[in-house]
Amino acid sequence: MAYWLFKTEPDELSIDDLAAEPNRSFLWDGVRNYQARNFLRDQVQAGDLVFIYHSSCKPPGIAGIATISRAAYPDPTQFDSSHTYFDAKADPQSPRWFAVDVRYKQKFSEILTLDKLKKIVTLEMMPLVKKGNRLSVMPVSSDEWQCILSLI
DNA sequence: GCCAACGTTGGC
DNA sequence: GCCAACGTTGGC
Repeated sequence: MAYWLFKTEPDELSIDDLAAEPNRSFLWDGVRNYQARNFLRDQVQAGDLVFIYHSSCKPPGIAGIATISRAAYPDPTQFDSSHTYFDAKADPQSPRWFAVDVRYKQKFSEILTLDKLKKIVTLEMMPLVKKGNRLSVMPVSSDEWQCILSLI
């Protein structure tokens, strides 16, 4: 069982959206970065736990936890020409982009802000806290996971 | 809205 | 294969 952090814009999909339907599996689509794609496709497994990070909002930070309810499968939006995430170069025989399913687990009583996370020495190796980092799917070590839980 | 960081594209 | 131009991310 591994730990992850996924970024999402809460306007698109937030921890509250997940919490509103706690038994539903939500499609985690739209990952269009190869490094993030490789993590999703090759390493994320059903049962893994994920910090849900809200980005492009005020304040940015970790909002809660979800569980991976289905491992990687081809992201259907890449083949949908009416969709924002459509990719004309994606081939159904050899999909380029992958999605997973997630299910609600926990909402934090308050957002664990990026500002706060940046001040924690144990977390300084996380891509999340590094300037200019744009990785939207990243692994979290067991130490980092425990450290973040202790901050709630 | 600005802009730094950085990933992708495409001409050569 | 290089690299300039361009587009996107995401904090501020």
